[in-house]
Amino acid sequence: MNKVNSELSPDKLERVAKILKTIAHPVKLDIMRILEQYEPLDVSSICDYIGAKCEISMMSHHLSKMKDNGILVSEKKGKQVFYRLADRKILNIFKCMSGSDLV
Amino acid sequence: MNKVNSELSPDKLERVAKILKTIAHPVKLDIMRILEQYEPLDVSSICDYIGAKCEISMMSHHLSKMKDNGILVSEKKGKQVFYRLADRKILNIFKCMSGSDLV
DNA sequence: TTAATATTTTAATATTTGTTAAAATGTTAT
DNA sequence: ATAACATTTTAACAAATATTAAAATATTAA
Repeated sequence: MNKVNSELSPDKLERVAKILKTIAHPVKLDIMRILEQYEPLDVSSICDYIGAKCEISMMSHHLSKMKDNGILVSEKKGKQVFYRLADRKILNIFKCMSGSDLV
Repeated sequence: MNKVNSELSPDKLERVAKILKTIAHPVKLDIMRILEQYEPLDVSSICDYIGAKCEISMMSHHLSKMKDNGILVSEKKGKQVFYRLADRKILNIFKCMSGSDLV
């Protein structure tokens, strides 16, 4: 009587919550939409796209958190590290959110 | 050259981030899936559905945060307060997340 | 090998969020 | 008016996250 939907077991809820928590930040969302268009990109380029309010160290923090939580993957090439989306299906969240009246 | 997608202006990103931040919590996601099925529900009933780990005061905190951020609306009837989803389209987020390989 | 570049790591601090318990408010019934 | 019930508010604290700056690492070039 409590099992409403098999897609939503307690640990699936935990995982969804963790992913949402990871991306629920304007800069992190912006990183995603930039990678959507231009991936793969190195850290400095992402910073350039983000513009003004970007410190490279802060960007590195954002990227590594997103990587740790499986949103991004990275590959080192020479002295640069290129990031891309681990699974572009996550981008559906933008259409999903824009579709709701709340945004 | 920075305007990638008109759906994603800086303040839209802010709003999306705020909504995601509001629901990025396992209990809050659970509240949503319970309301999806049984709305409108009063606070105690939501607590009952959530089960074990539910303090009514904690639940009230969750609900009022979700209400403040536009996810829920409420209506008082007698001594109870009934909550429901402000916009059921937000529920798409579950399909959206289940669809990604990350969950 | 030294310098320059790109990125990460660490550490310190500020801010936000989550949680708990107790007190307060508002409503209905006696 | 008092008691019982449902919910909210407040306050206090713990835990998590965000931000900044400086130091450390790794790679390439001179």
